[in-house]
Amino acid sequence: MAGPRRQAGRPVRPVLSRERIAQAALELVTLDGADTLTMAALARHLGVAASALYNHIGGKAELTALLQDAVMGRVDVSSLEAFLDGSGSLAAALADWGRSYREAFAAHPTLIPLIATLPISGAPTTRGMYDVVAAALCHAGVPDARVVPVIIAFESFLFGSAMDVHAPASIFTSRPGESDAPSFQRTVDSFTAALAAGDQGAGAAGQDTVPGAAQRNPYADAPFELGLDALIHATLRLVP
Amino acid sequence: MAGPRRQAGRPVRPVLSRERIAQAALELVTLDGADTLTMAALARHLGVAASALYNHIGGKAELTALLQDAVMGRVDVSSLEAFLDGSGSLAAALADWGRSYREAFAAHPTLIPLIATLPISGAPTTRGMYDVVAAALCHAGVPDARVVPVIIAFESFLFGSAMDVHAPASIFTSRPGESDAPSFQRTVDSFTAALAAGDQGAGAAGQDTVPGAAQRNPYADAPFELGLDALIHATLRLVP
DNA sequence: TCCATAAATGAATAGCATTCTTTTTGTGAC
DNA sequence: GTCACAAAAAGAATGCTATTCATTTATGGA
Repeated sequence: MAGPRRQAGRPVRPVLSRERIAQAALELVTLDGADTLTMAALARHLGVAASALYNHIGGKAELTALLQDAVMGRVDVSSLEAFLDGSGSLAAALADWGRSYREAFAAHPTLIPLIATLPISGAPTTRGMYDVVAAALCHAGVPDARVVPVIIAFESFLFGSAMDVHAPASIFTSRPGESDAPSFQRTVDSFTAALAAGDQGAGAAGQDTVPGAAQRNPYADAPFELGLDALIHATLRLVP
Repeated sequence: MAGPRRQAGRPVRPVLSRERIAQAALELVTLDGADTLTMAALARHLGVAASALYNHIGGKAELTALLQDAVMGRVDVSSLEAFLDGSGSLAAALADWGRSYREAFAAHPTLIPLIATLPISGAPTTRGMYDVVAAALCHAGVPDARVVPVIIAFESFLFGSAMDVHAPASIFTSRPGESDAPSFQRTVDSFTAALAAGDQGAGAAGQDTVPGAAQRNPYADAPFELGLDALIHATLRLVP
């Protein structure tokens, strides 16, 4: 991607922009994982000096906010908007939103640890999404002071479920030496085996695949639906 | 805390140990937050050179594993163990465990971002806790392959709920300039106001108020109970 | 045309985890 | 008892990180 060198000074045609930076960062994260997302690596991937990035973004916090917005922008809130316009139920709208939310983050699993504990500030698309959810909950009659806790509970469950879509073995890795926790290890193995049996084509002798190419876990869907349904019912019970 | 200087060489009485390091790290995190937990700061707090820490722990990953274990060790699993021995119901045991889990992490809110996405490997107490949960779920009849997803779903919700106990304003901080997302901002304000109004009466300082920790949020309890109940019911529905 | 400004480079800085070397001390074998 | 070795500290050094600064070049408006 990088031309061999560029001389100092403003180029004829701008090389960078916030959009190009966000896109390159998303590519880098999808390929190599979130821990290799460094300013130097990002600049290298863009064929640019690291200091040039600071002409467009304030720092790494703003970069992660860009990523947050890029992923959140793919969350579908149309059902919630439709509910605000008077058609459909809150339960169905929340279900659609939750599934879309999970899918958006399941597409970038390595990004979840980066985003899961991020503040909302400075991410306009994210704020917009939360605004729709908050408006829908208010419109349904959830008391104002309970709206934020409901959103946090949903978000926590959705993040966890998105992580569950890929690579459970990498979360519960155990070195062969430590063979305490037999029940837990057995269920992890059973879960992993079911996962391996589920996807026929890719034999995958390697235990853990690359983050970007991680296979999807079919056994994660049913528990997700149950948990989502459970949270929706709990939300409906908050309406006086 | 630090003596002025110490000469090089093995001291007469050992200064460090894994326990002392873990305790000092927990203190540091409780006082100043998790982002200031650096090897240099920890060594300074212990009155020691940073390199001396590496005689006892392998690195920072092992340090966070120590913290993880220290917090997880305060989670009460006695109800789950009782259920394994034949007394009590799974629902009640899960409820007790969930409340204890939330309380343990609510006591160290800044630790949640550090631990929430940590692998289990190398944290024996944590593995032990998960083993009890897994055994209880198996004993209740949850299919093996579903046990890990259930645990992840619970854990996600519990982490989110623990964060909800403290400082909602810090998560949803908005600078005065950005006044989009009116509904969301209104509910955040309402939530914050309810929180502020709620703890007027509780003048009992010194009970469990940690110096650096924010005040407890009374409005977080009811939504937590609802979500916990919802997940428990969803788990019970997994039993064939 | 001229000038402030935008947009790049490259060098420099400070903080971070980590490793290596050195110094001192305790301990177990003979 | 003493002698070799391990344990536990300091301190210097390394490489990576984000970030800043000075410099250079080009653009676009007055």
